[in-house]
Amino acid sequence: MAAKKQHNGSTEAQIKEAARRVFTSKGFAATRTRDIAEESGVNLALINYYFRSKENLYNIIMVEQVQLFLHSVTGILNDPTTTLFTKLEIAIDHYIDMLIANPGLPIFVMNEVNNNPENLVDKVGFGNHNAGDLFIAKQWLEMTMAGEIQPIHPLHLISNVVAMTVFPFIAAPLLRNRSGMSVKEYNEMMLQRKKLIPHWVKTILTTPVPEPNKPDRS
Amino acid sequence: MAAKKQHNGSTEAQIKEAARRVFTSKGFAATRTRDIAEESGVNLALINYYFRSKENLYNIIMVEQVQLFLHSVTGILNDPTTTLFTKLEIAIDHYIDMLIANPGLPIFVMNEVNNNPENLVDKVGFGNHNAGDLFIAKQWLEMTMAGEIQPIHPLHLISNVVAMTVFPFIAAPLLRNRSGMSVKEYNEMMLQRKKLIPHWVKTILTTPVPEPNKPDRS
DNA sequence: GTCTATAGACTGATAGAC
DNA sequence: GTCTATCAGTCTATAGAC
Repeated sequence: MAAKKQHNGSTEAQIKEAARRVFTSKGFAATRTRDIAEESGVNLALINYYFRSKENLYNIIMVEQVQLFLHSVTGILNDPTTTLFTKLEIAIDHYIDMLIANPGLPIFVMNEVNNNPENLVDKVGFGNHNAGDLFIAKQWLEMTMAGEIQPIHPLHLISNVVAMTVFPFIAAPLLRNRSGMSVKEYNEMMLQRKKLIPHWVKTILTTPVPEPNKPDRS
Repeated sequence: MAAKKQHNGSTEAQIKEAARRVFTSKGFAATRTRDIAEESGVNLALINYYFRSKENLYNIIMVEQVQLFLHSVTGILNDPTTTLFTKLEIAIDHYIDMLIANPGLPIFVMNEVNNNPENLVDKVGFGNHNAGDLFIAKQWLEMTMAGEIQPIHPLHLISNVVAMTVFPFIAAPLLRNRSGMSVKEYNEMMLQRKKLIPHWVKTILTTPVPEPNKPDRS
């Protein structure tokens, strides 16, 4: 209370939290160590004292942020106790809450994924396939065989689900500008999507896909 | 032919094209004027001779790229001679071709939109509304009144269309890694989406939305 | 128009006092 | 652990020769 400046947590934690904010909003190259020093309220030299280098600090932040983003995505697929549609509803519900709390996360992760795709495997440990993938593939196949869902490539579904959930946060400044909404109004629309996206996905999966070169006469 | 180096077009055009490639793949901060000099094969000093400053060159590239991205989006809405569904089909078809030719465009534009949203209005001249918006709003309202489409907020539809079309290009490294596809195979899936996205959108728009707090018994 | 050389400013990192 | 002072390297931009 009587200290020069009031902070939460240790100096190291303050730097890390400030670095997360600055790195995720400006990226590695546009961020100066002086920005992080100012944002955290600590002396410039302490950043190197605690984290050795700007690059090292960035990698720590980056791995944590990418994992936060991806674990929720793979979490969509990993629970073996629920049906495909149920795990979709639960996952999207939690995911939209997480995105409202971290609106800058998707664009940061997408940049990292595009600029340094090798880090996905090397630093984050995000390999080609995992147990969750195999399970969801089995579940998917069974439903397709039973005729409960349309025979489309799972990547199309995954793309659509993640796109409809995540993209409105990436393009928020564009879509909000276009519709003249406030941040609060926009977030309320995102909350509506918790119910709408699972409904749309279910609709897509259960409506017959038109044959190529045939008019759609349903 | 007998010149020291063989180039296409004028020095100025070479610099500009190289700058487009480097800026769109690395962003403003991570790009050095030396990178552009090397990429274009011209002397470092000529960049300032032709474009005065790195920032000025960036702004020229940025405005062109954002317009390339946005004109196709607003072009979805602007043709008064076609139905809603038809203009959707045509626009998505052309847009996916453009994205396959410019896969790095969406992430570049999304970064600009997130980091400098004021440039949308100040430099690109992308205002809140235009004639096309008013027309599509009228068309939308008529179809809703006639019961031809579900009464959902147009922003949900726009978000979904743009998301399903654009997001697979933003998340390409992630989704490709996950599915173990080659670039060629991935692009073929994008071409499939030319037919699939309009079909999905039509399905979404014509399937009744479940009432809140009521179980979906269709 | 094109080149070399360099000015002038900024950045990441550290030495050394406290 | 925290601070000040500063170094060494890099960057954009330009002066001036050709």
